[in-house]
Amino acid sequence: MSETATHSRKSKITTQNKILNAAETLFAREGFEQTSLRQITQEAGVNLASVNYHFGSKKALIQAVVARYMNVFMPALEAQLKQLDDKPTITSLCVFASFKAPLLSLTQVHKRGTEHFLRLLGFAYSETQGHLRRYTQSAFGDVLQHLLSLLHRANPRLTEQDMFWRLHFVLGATVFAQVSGQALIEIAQAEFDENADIQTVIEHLINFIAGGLDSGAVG
Amino acid sequence: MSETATHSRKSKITTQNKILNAAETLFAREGFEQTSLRQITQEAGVNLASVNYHFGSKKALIQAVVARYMNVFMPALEAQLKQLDDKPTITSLCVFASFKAPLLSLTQVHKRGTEHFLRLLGFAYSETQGHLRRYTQSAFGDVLQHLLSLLHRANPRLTEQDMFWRLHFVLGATVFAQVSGQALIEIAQAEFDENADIQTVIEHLINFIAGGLDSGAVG
DNA sequence: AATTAAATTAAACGCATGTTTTAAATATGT
DNA sequence: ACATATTTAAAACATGCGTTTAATTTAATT
Repeated sequence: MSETATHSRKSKITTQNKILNAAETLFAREGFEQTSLRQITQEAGVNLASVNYHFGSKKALIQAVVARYMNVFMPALEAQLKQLDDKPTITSLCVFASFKAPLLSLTQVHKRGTEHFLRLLGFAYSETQGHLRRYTQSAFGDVLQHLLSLLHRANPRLTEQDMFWRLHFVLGATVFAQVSGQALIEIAQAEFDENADIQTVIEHLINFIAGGLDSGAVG
Repeated sequence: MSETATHSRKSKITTQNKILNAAETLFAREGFEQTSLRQITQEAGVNLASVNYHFGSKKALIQAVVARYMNVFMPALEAQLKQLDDKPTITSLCVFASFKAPLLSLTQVHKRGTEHFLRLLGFAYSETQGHLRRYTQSAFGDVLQHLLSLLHRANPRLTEQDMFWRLHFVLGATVFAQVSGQALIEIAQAEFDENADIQTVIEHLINFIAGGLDSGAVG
């Protein structure tokens, strides 16, 4: 009988993983600062002190939770972006569309991985988790640079200034959509679209940001 | 000699106003939850207990700070929107452009009123200050309804669903732009635009969100 | 001027947080 | 099997928070 009979091959149910899983769920639901170590350890069924024993600090735990997703998402995104390099012409829409597959692949980390990752990202920006920004930049800066250059190829008429501002607006809309996303999905379900889910949000968001990015320059 | 010789007519330097001013500056810089009453009272040069004495609670203080701006901004916006009612055709861009004057008029509240107001708004949404959302909806819901109907006039081809999602993305981009705004302005100044300021952000933002709102519908 | 009300002050309260400590239990390696 | 790390456990620690209390000072009223 293989070892996978009782539990999946990777991610044994060690104390560390119990903490990571509980922390991820709570962080994604409530945010980093709003979630206490006591909530996490209670949810995980482990002792309070074990967080500091295994991870050193709450900040390091946050980083470990985010890293688990980044390590899956970023290589997947890079693979998608590479396919665009050879295309003769590209649009903003198809650049952003290359986020879809990597985002949906995150279900391999967690059943609700896509939603969790985006919300974690949202909280990382809306709360001031500067250490996360630094970590992402240093670990995956090359992928982000690749993304930037593709967007510039897609919109060569935009000035450097326009591109700078719009990229950050894109980030803002994305982040906000996810932090407020669940609430919006529930409203949408009740009001006009009972099938609304996280993918619905992604579809609408990609159209919105592509349109915003391609909008006329500031006159 | 008039009473305005030594100090302006309204807003005498009472303890309450000292608290309001200090709180506004700190809230706008750090956010609501990140700012403690001890910081505020120290900055204002008043006793810690005077916040609870004059305002009742921190939550009530937050509301008072935001209300001081809402009471200026919302009527100014309503006046702008009214002018669009008679126009035969309107665009998303001109709807959003009607935010400019009301936003810039906020300098009458504080020298950096525009920036403060937008950042306060940003924190109100990115932190979970539900009571602020409720207050705004109940006090100025009619203005927001007016805005919504104008946007629908500008984009009748958009479905109710498209409009729902995009309006929230607009809000997200706006909020984020302001919360991260000062950092972005400083980067822009150093990198490529030494004259970048809050108005630069607003100009770019309005173009972006108008473009995003007018983008092709989800197919 | 005396009395009453309002405002300010300093101190403490109750609570929740992240972290550290000390000791017991468990697993590991020889 | 024993000795040695490694891991868990309960409790306390230090800090910061919003709020409250009780006493004092200032202002207003009669």
